[in-house]
Amino acid sequence: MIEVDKNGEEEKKVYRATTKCPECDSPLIRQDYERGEIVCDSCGLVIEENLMDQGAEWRAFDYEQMVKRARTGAPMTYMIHDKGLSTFIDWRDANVQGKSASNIQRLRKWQNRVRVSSSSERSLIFAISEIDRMGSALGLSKDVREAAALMYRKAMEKDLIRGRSVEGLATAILYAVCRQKGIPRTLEEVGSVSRVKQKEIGRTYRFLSRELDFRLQPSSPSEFVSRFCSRLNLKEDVRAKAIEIVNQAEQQELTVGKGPISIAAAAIYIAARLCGDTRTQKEVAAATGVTEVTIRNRYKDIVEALGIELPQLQPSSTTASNLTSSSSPLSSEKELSG
DNA sequence: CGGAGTAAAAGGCACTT
DNA sequence: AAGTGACTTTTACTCCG
Repeated sequence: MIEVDKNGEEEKKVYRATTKCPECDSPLIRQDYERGEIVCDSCGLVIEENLMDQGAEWRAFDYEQMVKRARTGAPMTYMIHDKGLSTFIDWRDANVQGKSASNIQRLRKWQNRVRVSSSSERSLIFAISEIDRMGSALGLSKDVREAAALMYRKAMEKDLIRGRSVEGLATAILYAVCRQKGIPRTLEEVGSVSRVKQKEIGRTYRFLSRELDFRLQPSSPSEFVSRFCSRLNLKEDVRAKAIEIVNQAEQQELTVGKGPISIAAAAIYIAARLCGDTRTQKEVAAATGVTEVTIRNRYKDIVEALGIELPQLQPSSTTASNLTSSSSPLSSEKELSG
């Protein structure tokens, strides 16, 4: 939207407040100030990027200049096995001048042979379709799937595919890309849409990270919080509180060596109780894929170290229809800061 | 039922023969 | 490449209100 100010001299862009992700319709929109992006926590779609500069750096004053200066053509995609860039040779046996040329037939033959016939190319087609299938089953945005397809190409160039299952590679790559993009999926989730067992996904992932040398530090628990919260039908305040708890736990180094998912689960459990919207350990365990015992252990650590005082549990657990917040939501703020 | 807690088994990771 | 060791998580269980 363009808004013209009183003098009519300056134009400024006004960003409409996006409330839902255009791709997956999830309300988990987050502004990532460090990266200058607005991203969807659920599918990882980058809704707005480079918030300052949207347009091209050049200007054109007439049509001729525009054609000259535009550098883009048809969009390139990694999802088509030849990136959509392959050359097709026309069926007529004629060159540009219209004269018949005998070598064109030979050219066309080779072209078609090279384009799809090598076995690696065929496995790439399969891998990309698998990445696409699993990616959409996990609700991942297109750019995540694109990045996965790109990484598969890189793996192919380094000859890492030979002798390994295409399916396993594709799954591990998808898992890796999710982590890279800061929207990690658990091994359990990825495994559930793949025909490969979790164990092999993990093993292949480690192999890839060694060979392709992407330095990924372990994902932060906060990257899981949003998805788990929505799974538990928890509201925004709980999500914010849980992330706050995670951040403080990280500062106090309570998270090193622990599984990030465990920390996220514990933080959510604590946050839900603090906000008066309690979930049982069983529910949290089911939503996060960790055990109740683990939630207990982690959450006890956190509560102790951060000096959080949890409100007592109400025995009226059966369909607590009264959502009257037991204590003011702000009171927990002080407890956390100490 | 929901939570607290425990011991032992299992699993993953960084190391070493 | 199997072994080791410190570690977290899971399994299975008991106890409490």
